[in-house]
Amino acid sequence: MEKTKEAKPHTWDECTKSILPVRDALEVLSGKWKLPIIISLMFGNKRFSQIAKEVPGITDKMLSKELRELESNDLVKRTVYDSIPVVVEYSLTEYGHSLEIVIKTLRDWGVAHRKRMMVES
Amino acid sequence: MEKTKEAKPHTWDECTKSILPVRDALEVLSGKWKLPIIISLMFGNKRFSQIAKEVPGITDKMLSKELRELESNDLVKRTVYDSIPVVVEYSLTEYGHSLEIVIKTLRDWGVAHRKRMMVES
DNA sequence: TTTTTCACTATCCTTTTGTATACTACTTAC
DNA sequence: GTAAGTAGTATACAAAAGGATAGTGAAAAA
Repeated sequence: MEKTKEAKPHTWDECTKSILPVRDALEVLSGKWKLPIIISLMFGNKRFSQIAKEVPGITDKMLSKELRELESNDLVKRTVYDSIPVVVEYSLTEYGHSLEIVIKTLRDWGVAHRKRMMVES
Repeated sequence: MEKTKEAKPHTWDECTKSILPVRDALEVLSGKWKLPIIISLMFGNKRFSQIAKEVPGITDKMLSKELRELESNDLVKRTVYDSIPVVVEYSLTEYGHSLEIVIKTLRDWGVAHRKRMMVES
């Protein structure tokens, strides 16, 4: 009964079935800093200034903003210890750790990509 | 001979060994549109307006810009057929196809993520 | 003859992202 | 007393990304 003019089989629906979940993932992980921060936390719980040292180039403002977003998406946990100078520790949640395979895949591709760039130059 | 004050073992070098390749990958793939465009081309070679239809929400301007960038990174190939109305076909290069596993991993995570969001709401 | 298709480009605008610099308030070390 | 480390926030600004709308020129369809 529909009047949509489709004469030939289209890849449209299979295509959006891939695009939509990828967009969901990108919404949470997009930007220059979120994955590097998560990687840094994969090597252990860290304090604010430690992360700042391990993620090259990030400013305090960006780190603060990105950590807040990651926390609100339940990827990172923020724990405050009211010790003599207050200490704040960031850690990956279990859900955050589920990104390990995504990061490994991306890192492997990045390594191959860099190798390729070197050969070209 | 170096005066850098490092008393305890640091995760710094292992950490940057992961961060740098991931940044290399992000540089090529970052933004809202590049991966969706690549996904669309994984389902077959397409013309400009076909891609525009399959990637929901993209404008001509963005599509044009992103295709140029993907082409300059050797992920996408642009072929002009000088037929009666000129036809331009876009296809993935072999290198572009090497992103299949990255996209699959990201899509799987995105599917799980969406499922998780639904439960929460 | 007007509209549509094709593959874009041009212009203007808003939003997001990122940078730089300074500042808070407390404590320990020199 | 001064500096450095703790975890950030405030302000101002620049740059990049993205969105909305319109236009191009040729040909084919209505």
